[in-house]
Amino acid sequence: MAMRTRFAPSPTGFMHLGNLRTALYTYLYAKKNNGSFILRIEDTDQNRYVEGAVDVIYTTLKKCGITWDEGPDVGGEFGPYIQSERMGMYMDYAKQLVEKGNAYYCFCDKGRMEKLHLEQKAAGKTPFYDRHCRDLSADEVNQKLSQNIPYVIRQKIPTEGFTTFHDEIYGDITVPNADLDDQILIKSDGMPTYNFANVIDDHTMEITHIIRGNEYLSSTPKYNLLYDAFGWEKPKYIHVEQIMRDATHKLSKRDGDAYFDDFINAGYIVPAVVNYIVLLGWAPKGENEIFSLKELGEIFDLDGISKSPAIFDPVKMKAINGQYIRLMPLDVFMNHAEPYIRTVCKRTDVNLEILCRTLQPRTELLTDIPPQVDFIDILPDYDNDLFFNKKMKTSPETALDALNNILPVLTELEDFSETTIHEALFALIEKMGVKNGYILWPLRVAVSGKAMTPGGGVELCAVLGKDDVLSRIKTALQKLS
RNA sequence: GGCCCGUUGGUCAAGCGGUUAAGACACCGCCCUUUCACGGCGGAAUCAUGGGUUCGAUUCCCGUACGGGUCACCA
Repeated sequence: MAMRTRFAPSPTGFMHLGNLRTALYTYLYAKKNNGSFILRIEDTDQNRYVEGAVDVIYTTLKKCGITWDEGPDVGGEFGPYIQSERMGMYMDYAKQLVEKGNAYYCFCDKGRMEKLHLEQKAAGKTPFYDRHCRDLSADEVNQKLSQNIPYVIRQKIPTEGFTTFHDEIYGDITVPNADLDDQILIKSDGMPTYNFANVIDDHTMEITHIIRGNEYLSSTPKYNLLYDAFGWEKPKYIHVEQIMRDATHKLSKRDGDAYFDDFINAGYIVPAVVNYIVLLGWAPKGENEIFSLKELGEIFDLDGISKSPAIFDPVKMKAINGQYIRLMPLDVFMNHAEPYIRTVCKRTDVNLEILCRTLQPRTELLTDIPPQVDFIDILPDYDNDLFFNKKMKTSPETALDALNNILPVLTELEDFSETTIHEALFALIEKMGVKNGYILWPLRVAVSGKAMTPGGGVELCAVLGKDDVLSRIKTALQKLS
């Protein structure tokens, strides 16, 4: 049977990195095995409805390159793919279970449940349904039903014995049935709980492999009991650990940096985020760790998945982002960089190509760019001490000499290009019999007003253009004399 | 607290009874160099802990500690 995997997010309005990673693994696993990847929206909780939230799911996945074979917008033969549109079916399945004796009507109202839980807590016990309605006779049930008393339908869990399930990462896990609560399947509003809808949907959509967060590990026995009650074939389970902020805290929205969009806004580029996220909790076979989504779809495997939580490391993600940026062809980088350059540099007469070439190896995040180009429009007000450089053996005095020699050379340059500037300056260096830095260091300072710049004096001149360079040199000369 | 799961350098991690215990990021040093980067080379740094099993345990078993998950008419 062909593999079918699914990503089933609930529309909250944001894409948490942990969810995105689950989506990635689910997608990649399907790709690796020539299976189908299905997108299903889990919106059974009407109270949580968020406008536009489904679009966030679509656009985020698409940006990342994750495409689905079946889903709400593309259809498929197992639709609908939005849970709220499948409402009719769940009640029928629940009633089937009641008839089989694997579920029962419960008429306990919320007041009684609250009281019960309070008592249990006071007694130091875990809240647990006391199965008050479990053994109601058929007559009693029918009577209450005819009186229109609100009810829920609960799963009838065996009181004894053990349930074992198999997880592809963790192996066999066994739990005592006595620890399993008679969970609610159908809420009093007639809606299924997530736990129930999930099983019904996965089965009716013929999902073969369920990849999901570790938080579902402890409810999996109940799911399997459900599959068994229906006599359905159980899917394979692949549970993946959480992404942590540090050793003891999950990466959460409260940190303000747990959502995909936060990172894009912070200057990360999409494939780098994808690449890093995949690596967080999964390890490839070889030593390379830079992979395109397509490559990942060819090499992704289950035994690279880690059993323990991974701490999210922004420093490493930044480094990977930097690698992606350096790997870009120059024109691609220019497209990414220009909007960031333009936030502080409005001049249109600068040589963007040379600027970007010097910027590219110095950019880890796109947001690194603006502070590096802030000297272009306006020469910063710098101190003459900047002309001191121990290694270059320069000082304001040597700078005065150097710049006095540079000015006529550059003034005479008709073709003011990177190569001609380079040739002219190095000819001067040779003629004067000085070290490169004697000329180049003061030039950098004079044209940029900074000690650290993208590129050196030559590139800077080529970026700024002749007029601006000459005037900046003159400004420096004035400051120095 | 009950139940379940986990624990290799600072972080991500490879390892699956015998290894000099990979690699990446970060860190330190050197080289390259007109700054800062990039790039190159080198370095420091890890098997939570106590018992077993075994000729031999990072690897298998049990306990302990620590951490996580879960115990809703949320998903």
